[in-house]
Amino acid sequence: MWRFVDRSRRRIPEATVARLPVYLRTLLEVQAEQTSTVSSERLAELSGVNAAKVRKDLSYLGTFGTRGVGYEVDSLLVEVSRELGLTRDWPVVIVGVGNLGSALSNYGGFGDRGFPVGAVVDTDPLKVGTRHGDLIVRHIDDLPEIVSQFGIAIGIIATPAEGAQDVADRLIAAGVTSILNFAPAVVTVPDEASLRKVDLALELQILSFYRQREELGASLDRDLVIADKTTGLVV
Amino acid sequence: MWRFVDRSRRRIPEATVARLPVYLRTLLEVQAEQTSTVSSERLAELSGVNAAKVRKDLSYLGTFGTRGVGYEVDSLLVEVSRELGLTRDWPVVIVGVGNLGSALSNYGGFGDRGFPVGAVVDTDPLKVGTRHGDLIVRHIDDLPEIVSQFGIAIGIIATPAEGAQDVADRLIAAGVTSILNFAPAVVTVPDEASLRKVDLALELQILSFYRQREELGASLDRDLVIADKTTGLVV
DNA sequence: TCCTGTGAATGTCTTCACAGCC
DNA sequence: GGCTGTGAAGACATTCACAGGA
Repeated sequence: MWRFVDRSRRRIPEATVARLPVYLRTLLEVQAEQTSTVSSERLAELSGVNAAKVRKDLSYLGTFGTRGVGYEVDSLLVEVSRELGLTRDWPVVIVGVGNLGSALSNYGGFGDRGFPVGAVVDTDPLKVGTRHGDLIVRHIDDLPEIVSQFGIAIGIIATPAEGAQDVADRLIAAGVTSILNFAPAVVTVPDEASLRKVDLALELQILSFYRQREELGASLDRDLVIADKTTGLVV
Repeated sequence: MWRFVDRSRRRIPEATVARLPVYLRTLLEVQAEQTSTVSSERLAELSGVNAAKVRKDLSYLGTFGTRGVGYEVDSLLVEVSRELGLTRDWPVVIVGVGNLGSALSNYGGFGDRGFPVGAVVDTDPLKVGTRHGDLIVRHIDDLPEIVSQFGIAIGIIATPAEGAQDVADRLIAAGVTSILNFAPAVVTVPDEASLRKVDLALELQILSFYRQREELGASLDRDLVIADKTTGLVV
């Protein structure tokens, strides 16, 4: 008999969860090289993080390493996959067949990774009924029935900003509790649901910020100055 | 005469920088409603964050609000835009004309927001020379000349994972110090450069993690258990 | 000797709570 | 009275540094 913490239910920090998929990818690469064991150091290097972080992250999942040796690649892969819930498929529905929606539905990378595109929907009557890869575009009003028919677990919003919140509400109403939002709009969901966002323009704007700083760098190399109170001009 | 901190050079937390584009979008919406002044409370609500955070974030940029009143929409917009470096255009080059690269180059949302697509490049000789919207696909070897010709400031990597690091190296070599990486691969750049990544499968995997937790919730509702030492089975 | 697992220290971000100004 | 700006407290995340098992 023994008293221990059930690791499978330990709270895992968000930051750690966000890195698990990276470790997973790295482990697959390492596995492809026929390496049977891997150190936190190497895992870290290939994942672009530092070794202490890798060890701490993995320790949240359980105790899988061997001191003096490292981690057994195959079994760590299984553990990380299980923790991420990747032992089964999670069908997705793509909402919005515009430029981005089309690209996503044709992308193919989703199905391979356990996220088959179960359905594609839109509001536009002209688009409904058209073929899209293997799928026929269906009307968004059919969501509830589509969700149960295909076991949809995740909804991807690829509509213009205006429709995004409405789409999210419909997804939630249809029982979809995980949403990935590509629309450049703030979308809110109930606490029980999960929402992640990908905003392309936002990423570019962040880059723009740092890019501009570079240019400013040379000209404004001071933090503290003596300046006129009202004009702000340097004396 | 007066001693003061030059706000324009203050270090702004990364987390704050990442929210500025959201505030910017919100401010544009508020402006469209002809509202001339806005409180941190309202700005927060529309941006999906809390009011204290908005105030602290904005305070890093300077002192723009009026106590008892709020922020003047127009002038705050100018300040945020300026801070983000959006007072000028930043031409981008898209590398890789696959599914995603095509979608991005046709997207149009970039140009509107100050990130015109200056060029599209690929390695595939079959793609080079083909028309893509307004642009002719060029060979990646021409990057240095394309960069100076179009004043490219940002490179977007939309290639398969294998080529990503090489593309990043070529971008850096051509003088592009800001990179947005869509390839599902770890890419490293020199310290002076900025790199951001968007990984679609990764986002889905994170959602999968939380989704799975939902299902586990009911069955494993305990944190501490008495269990057999070796098997881990509950006694 | 090597490399994991983890407390403790440090650093960063968020939130609170209220003084200060309109 | 209302709302900003900001120290201080608290929560969270990263990194250090080393004990301890292989």
